[in-house]
Amino acid sequence: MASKSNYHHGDLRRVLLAAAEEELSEKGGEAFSLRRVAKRAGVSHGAPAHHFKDSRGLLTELAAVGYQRFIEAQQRRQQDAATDAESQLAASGLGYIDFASANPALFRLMFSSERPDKESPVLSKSADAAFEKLVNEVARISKTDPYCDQRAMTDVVAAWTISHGLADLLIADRLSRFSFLADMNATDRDAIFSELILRACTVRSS
Amino acid sequence: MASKSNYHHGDLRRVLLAAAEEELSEKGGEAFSLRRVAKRAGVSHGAPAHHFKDSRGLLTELAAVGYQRFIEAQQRRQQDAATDAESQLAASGLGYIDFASANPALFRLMFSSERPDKESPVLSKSADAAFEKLVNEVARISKTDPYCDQRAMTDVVAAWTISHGLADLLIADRLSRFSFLADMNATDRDAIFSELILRACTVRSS
DNA sequence: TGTACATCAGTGAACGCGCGTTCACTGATGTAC
DNA sequence: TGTACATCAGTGAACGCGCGTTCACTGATGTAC
Repeated sequence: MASKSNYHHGDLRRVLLAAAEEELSEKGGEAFSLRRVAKRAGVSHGAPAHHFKDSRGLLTELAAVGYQRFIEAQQRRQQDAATDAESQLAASGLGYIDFASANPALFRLMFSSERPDKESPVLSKSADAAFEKLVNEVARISKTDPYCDQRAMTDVVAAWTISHGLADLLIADRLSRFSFLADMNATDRDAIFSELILRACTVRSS
Repeated sequence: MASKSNYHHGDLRRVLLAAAEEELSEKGGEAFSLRRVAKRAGVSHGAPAHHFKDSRGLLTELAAVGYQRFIEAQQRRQQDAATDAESQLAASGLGYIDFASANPALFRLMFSSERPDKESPVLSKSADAAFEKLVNEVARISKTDPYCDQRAMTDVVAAWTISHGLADLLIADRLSRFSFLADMNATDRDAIFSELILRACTVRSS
């Protein structure tokens, strides 16, 4: 938007990422084309080459941005939650689910796709940050360093697994089978999901 | 193999499904082409049209076959397990994970892809059978009909979620972060996974 | 402030490729008598 | 058992399409003096 012309509008990199995300949402992750992204961004199909090496490069960057927004979604839930360690962990899980529901195709790109380059430093750093956040939340409950406490680290696996499983089944529309869940209001559903996340966690009672 | 000629070999439908599965395994679910499947099956690219309406039809059928093998993987684990209701549920979860590990691309086709036609009776029946199996296993523990017992049905959600989350994170190579798990032998790892699955289940203590 | 020049970031034509689908065809198989 | 014929299930050429990538180009912007 810096200028009306598409020449040097200064923002194309960001615009392409946004367009790629829209493409992903609309067409699903299985059909994705750089040419359509360029078209959506209002630019010729050769233009992206000036900003990304290839379509894999663009998707890798998009996945990395995704992890940042993923963390933000968790923080948003945590701000609204009680401050005790368990409520915070549960809120983080709800944020995990929020993010997946709101951005299913991006979530799939981040967790189930082989398209992004997982060796890329920018992507692996973003993903690591999300993981470390989870470890810290469990550590607040266990009052140990999970890296030195297998029981706590098992709870990290458990909490991650439950959040991830709920998120993935939800966006695959598998939970709509459960009419008692589907008919619930959001608050009650959140309460059930929080309970499931905390069930998985045993360190609190140690 | 009924005859050396490719004409009327009588088995092409099955051969195409097998070839499609191999393609999926090797190339991943994101790049899939009917022409390559035909080539792999040793047949001209026009031949599949005599057996499947289109590539979506083939993948739908493959997903349906997948659910049958998915159930078999669970039964295999259950045969080796103790016969009490809880051990059987845990074994079923381990079978879920076995299947995903052994057939990651097929698992993704079944649970995370939009390519198969979920309205298809053959697919939805197969998927329903897998679901009913899980409901029955929880019912054996709760000694209630989960369709009339929300607490039991919540445990169905929980057990499914944990099994699915573990399976999906495992094939996304996310669990290799956990060195204590990655360094374990299979038996110990199974014990941890079983514990996680049963943690999710509360009806047994009611 | 004005001018010359370098660099940046677009354009759009061109390339070769693999895709799904269609279709006239034909060889193999099955059936009627 | 033999023959005529129908049907089945392949073949392979042809179609139009969208893809990623390359490249000579050019207009816009930034810099030196």
